[in-house]
Amino acid sequence: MRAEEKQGAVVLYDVCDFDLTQTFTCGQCFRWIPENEGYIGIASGRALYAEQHGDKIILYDTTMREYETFWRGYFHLDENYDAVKRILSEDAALAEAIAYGGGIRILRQDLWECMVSFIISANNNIPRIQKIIALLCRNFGEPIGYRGKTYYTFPSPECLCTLTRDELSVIRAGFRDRYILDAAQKAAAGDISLDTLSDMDTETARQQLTSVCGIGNKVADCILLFGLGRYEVFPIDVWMRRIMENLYFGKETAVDEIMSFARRQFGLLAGYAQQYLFYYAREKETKI
DNA sequence: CACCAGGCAAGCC
DNA sequence: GGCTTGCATGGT
Repeated sequence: MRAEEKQGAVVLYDVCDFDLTQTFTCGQCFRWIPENEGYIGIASGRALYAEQHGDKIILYDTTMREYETFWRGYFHLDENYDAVKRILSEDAALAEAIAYGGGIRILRQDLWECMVSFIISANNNIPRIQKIIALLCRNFGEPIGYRGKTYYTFPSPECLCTLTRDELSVIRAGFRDRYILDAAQKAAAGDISLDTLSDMDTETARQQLTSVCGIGNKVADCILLFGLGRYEVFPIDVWMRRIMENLYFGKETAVDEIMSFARRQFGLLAGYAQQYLFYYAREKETKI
């Protein structure tokens, strides 16, 4: 793959192992909206319109400099997904999952946005998670004019920590509102340090994360994988439990047992395996 | 009308 | 410690 700046955009040529639709709809992120031929999203306060035409991806309204310093990392383009997929495809079930979603890339998302997003995900469904996050940004984020429309940044801990549950109720998050406030207050006060979490080993970071009300082991795993780049982590939710029971166990199986199996089977690549399987499980469900 | 949704905390024993 | 229950809200 090569990148080239062209007429106010950065164009990626000979793209492989990268499909925009799969990457944006596989459930890891909640804020990329279909627009014309592509998607518009806000990541870390930057707006981007992206289109894919076969093995060419166009990132509009950006520069080579911004690509190198931000979007390249965001889309995890420094990782060799061909190698990841080759190793994981030794597992027959995973090979089939990869045949469905081989264009998924695990986005390196903003840690704070990731924390709040997965707090909201608890006992919830994906369309409503998206709605709640959109309302959160619309009500409390900063507006960004882009391509003739208004978009919103993700509100900071400092902003959210001043809100009351009543004020936050406009986002219709239900019982999760107090969890969001707890996370914002702990982040703003420095009880959890967003800056130093990335320097901690995974278990220490997990311990920090689960000290927030509303972050249990599963939500923490999602934050570790999507917000902190811990690709060995294997989040298990109801979808993952079902697909793992189907593909590997043939019967109801405890989460602990699935977890130790996944660690054994997928090792340091468990996070990638999780995303391929999660997408596969949801694709099969919705297409039958 | 039940039941479910990328779980979790709190309350039991 | 492990196990059970209630939880806001919106969609089938």
